[in-house]
Amino acid sequence: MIDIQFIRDNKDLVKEKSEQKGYQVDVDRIINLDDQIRSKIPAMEEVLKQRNQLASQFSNSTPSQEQIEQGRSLKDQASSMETELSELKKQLNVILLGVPNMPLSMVPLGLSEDDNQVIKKIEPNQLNFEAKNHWELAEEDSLIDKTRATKVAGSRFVYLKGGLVRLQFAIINWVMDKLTDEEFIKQLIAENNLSISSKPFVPVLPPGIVNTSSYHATTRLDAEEVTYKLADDDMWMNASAEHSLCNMYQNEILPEKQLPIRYLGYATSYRREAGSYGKDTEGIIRLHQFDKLEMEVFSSPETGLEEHKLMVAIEEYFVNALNLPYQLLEKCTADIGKPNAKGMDIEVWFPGQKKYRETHSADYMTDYQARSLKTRYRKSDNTTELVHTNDATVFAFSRILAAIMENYQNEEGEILVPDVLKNYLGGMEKI
RNA sequence: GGAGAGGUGGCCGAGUGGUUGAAGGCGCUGCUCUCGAAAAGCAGUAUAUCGGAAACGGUAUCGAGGGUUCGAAUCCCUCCCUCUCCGCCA
Repeated sequence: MIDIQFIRDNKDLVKEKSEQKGYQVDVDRIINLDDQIRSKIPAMEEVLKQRNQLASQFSNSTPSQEQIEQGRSLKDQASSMETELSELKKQLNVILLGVPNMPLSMVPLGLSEDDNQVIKKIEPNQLNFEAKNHWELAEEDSLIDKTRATKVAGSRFVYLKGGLVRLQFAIINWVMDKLTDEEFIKQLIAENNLSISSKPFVPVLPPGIVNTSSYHATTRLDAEEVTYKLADDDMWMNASAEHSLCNMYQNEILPEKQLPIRYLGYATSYRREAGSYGKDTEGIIRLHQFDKLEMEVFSSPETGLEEHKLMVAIEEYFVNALNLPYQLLEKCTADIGKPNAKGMDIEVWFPGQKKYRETHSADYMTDYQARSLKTRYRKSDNTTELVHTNDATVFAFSRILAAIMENYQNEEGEILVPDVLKNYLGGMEKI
């Protein structure tokens, strides 16, 4: 959620920046409602004060009939004022939740994802044979069995098998090794001229199902078209580890020295993919279920942007280490998503499909999520401030497995093991 | 799923209708004492919001929401959560 005070102070800016993201915001309505609320509060508090004063007289005596009547009427006044107020607050809240986070000034303007800016592009090597799609490479049912998964669960589910599964676990272990190594983090920070803590990431296996309020707290992926809701319980299945990581510290005030908090979450994500009928029906690019290694960071406002840059650097490190051709995109205002102030995507080259496809995304939410979650930290001067949150993919599984399959295929249709992973696969050469 | 107990400040814990925003202890901060430390003593130590330059003051908050009452941490209702026993289970 955005700061109401910020809206009051920057009416035109809020309107303009929201429009840049494709949101129409009725700023005047917001200010009007807020004015009404502000003007009604002192009057109500005055009535409450009188009520408290009256009541406190009778610690050792009994009130007269007249005083009882007076107290009763004060109570009625207060409660009708309160009803009115809470109605206004409810209205304001609904509108306020619709206001997106403000994009940082460095975010390029745009109307759709087509306006995302390519920051860096690594061209793929020319192959001297016709590259296959990953589902063609999966030959028969040895690596991917979709037919039987469809029989058992439905479309967009798969049985992943054999070498692909070993590959996934190898990657998990490799990532765990790197991101929990302080020296590695320190080195990346130095290479990217950042000046933030070298604290390593803490691996987390978060809950896979969250309650409704936590589910809405991400303000991303919190729509019924995206997420599965359990029929008999007030619970939602994670569409991303973010659903259960970003809200860990809701209603908490963290000691400053605890920041930054860096988590490496591993979770299975479930998505309904309603509205994407017919898209990517082949292969394992778009499934209802996939595993994901994800970073979630809570930091001070001062370091939030550098944390974002670190996470992008981490993403690039891993993609580079796998030798995957990719392009790095600065997402434009229309594509960064409601809670984001800035966002970057990585698209990896899929030679079988002859295009770059989104595999990673890094999102910087500033204090937008923290405000509704009331996640704060206590500063050295004893005041509290909202934390900044960052969220980024390390690897989204089925998709990165598909990318490796297509990029590591040879003319014989075999899939070779990337060098960095050989140690994690007991020297295995082919998948 | 069945039966029972309980949710109070950073932590422990008192408090069953009236100066209780909350005793007491621990922790933490400052001061005194000390060469220094410990111990001891003294003082301070929740959050949000409004007013105020500040001092300070108002309001709200004792799991959440609603109700009873002149007055609620204390009584009633609903929900959430935790714990114990039984059942089930990796």
